Amino acid sequence: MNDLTIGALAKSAGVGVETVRYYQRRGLLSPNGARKGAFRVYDNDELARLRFIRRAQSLGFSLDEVGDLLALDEETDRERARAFALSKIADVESRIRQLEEMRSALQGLVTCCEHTEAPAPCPILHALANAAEPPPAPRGKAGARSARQTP
Amino acid sequence: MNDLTIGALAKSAGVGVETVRYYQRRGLLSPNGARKGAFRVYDNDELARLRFIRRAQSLGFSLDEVGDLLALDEETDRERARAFALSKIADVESRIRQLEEMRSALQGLVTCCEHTEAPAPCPILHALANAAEPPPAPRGKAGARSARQTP
DNA sequence: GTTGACTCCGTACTCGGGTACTGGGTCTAG
DNA sequence: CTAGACCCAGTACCCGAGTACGGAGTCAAC
Repeated sequence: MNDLTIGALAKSAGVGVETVRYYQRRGLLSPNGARKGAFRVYDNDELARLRFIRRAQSLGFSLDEVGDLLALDEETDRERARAFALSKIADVESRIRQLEEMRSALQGLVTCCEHTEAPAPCPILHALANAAEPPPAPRGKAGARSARQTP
Repeated sequence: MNDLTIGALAKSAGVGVETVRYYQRRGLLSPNGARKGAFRVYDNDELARLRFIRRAQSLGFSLDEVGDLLALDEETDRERARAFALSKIADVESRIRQLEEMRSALQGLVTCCEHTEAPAPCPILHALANAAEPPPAPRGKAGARSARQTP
């Protein structure tokens, strides 16, 4: 009855086999379960759990947080789940604010560039080289590598 | 005249000594320069360069990109610098959009939670467990570890 | 009865931006 | 002259979320 091998499970959830194993190592999915012969088989509950993980992740939860989320009880932990979501919203909002600051600083440089006559030295590089303020700590870990598309 | 040891340089720019060395390894700062006895000394130009790096970083450029930026010539590369800034703006904006999507999804869950009567199972966990759509690939690498504050 | 696709398990590597540690050498103030 | 603070060079390690690889076992189809 709807037994999936790890490969079929992974495919149904749109992830790679290695990812499933990785989640098992992280304790998000159980590595021990039903076996058919030598191979582990997975049921629909495990598929649902795997999908849960991916959905929560796409909402900005880290895998550690997903673990906490999975430990909550749908019946008795409403408060906690809501608090969790609210704090994640605050989190996301503060990241948005940081990015907006970056954007407007960059915008300012570009605008300034557009209002300078041709044979002058580049105002952008110039501004970067001699900014007025003491250099702020870097903020937006620029690498936000776009999500994996099950490559 | 105004010779700084690596420690003084680092302090003036608000970074750690190890960070300066790291930038040297990455080729953003030159590891060979004037020496006073056994110790390398740095001048104001190198301090300016180091500050440039941090400023560019705070605008969302990666260290690789900072390297490209440093290779531009203030006199002759205005076009390139502007194009660089514009593409970085596009980049930042797309990250903002992703985060806004996350926020509204989370917002939706919380709102739904507020409109549900007390003894029902948690609608947030429930939604996570049985969402309508196939799970999208994760987007916003949730870890946005808050920027280093020269610890 | 063999081919080819899949699974198991373990370890190691990736990326970006650093931090930490080790075992020296050197410089400077008291 | 010695203590303590600083520097040098190299290597190893951290985080988060996977990806890659290798050798061996297994399963289904032809």
